[in-house]
Amino acid sequence: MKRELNETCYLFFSTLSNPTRLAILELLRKGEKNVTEISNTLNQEQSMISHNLKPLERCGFIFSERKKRKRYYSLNRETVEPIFKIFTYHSEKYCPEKGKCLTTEHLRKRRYKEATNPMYLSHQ
Amino acid sequence: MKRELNETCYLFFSTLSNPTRLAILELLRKGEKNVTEISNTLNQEQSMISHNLKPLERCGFIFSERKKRKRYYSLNRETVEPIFKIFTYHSEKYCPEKGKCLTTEHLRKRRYKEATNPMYLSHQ
DNA sequence: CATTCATATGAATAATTATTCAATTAATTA
DNA sequence: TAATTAATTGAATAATTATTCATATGAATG
Repeated sequence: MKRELNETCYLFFSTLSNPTRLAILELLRKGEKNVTEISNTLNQEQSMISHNLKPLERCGFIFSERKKRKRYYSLNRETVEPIFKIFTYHSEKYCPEKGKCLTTEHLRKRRYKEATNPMYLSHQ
Repeated sequence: MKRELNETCYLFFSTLSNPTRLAILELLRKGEKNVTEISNTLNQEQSMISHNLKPLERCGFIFSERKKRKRYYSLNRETVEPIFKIFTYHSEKYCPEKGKCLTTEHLRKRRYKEATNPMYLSHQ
């Protein structure tokens, strides 16, 4: 019946649970960027960036606007900033050892390490 | 170098991006529960509940305390409530059609529909 | 209107994550 | 301390999600 609310919630968090998409959000904090710029900055294939921009926009975390040939994406600061603010608060208080809560092996084999950039905690 | 921060962020959101875990958090808003109670209420195998409680606790979203034979889990309200508050605000403003932002087919084939309970938006 | 630049799409494959089932551990109590 | 209850663990399998590559679309310009 009200099942959609569930799905919205799941969609919200699953959209954020991807290192490429997190890196995109982080990058867009600096200002709007087009797909090629994002692709170059994050050193990821353009099609992969496009694939990841889609769920971010669908969930309202980013907006887009075409300017001539290029499409510029910008951050929905109103909600994205508070989300990361809470994350920062939570992780500082409850994950004092940061990444240490995962086993080292687990981390080592994950490829997202290369895909992302290390500045989420600068959110404020 | 500061890579752990990334991983903490990814871990934070990926832990929340699971319908069973979201249902557990929702349930624990009503008060602490042991594993069997959670398992019975959500109608999921006990071992599956255990598997899902682990990442929630590791991330500091829930706490646990053993009482005789049973282990009781409780919500970290301090951070979980604000997280859902922002989600609620965001989804009401930016996802006005709720689940509609996913294609119907996409939703239909997902099994998490059955696994969850539909009350996330009652968070306040 | 053909070409170029910019982005998006689709489908196959790769990678990750979830679920299940069997077995184990842990704590109590008879 | 054997039996019972409660929860966890591990490993196999199932399901989901990400990535890649090839191709298509769309907008601008020569």
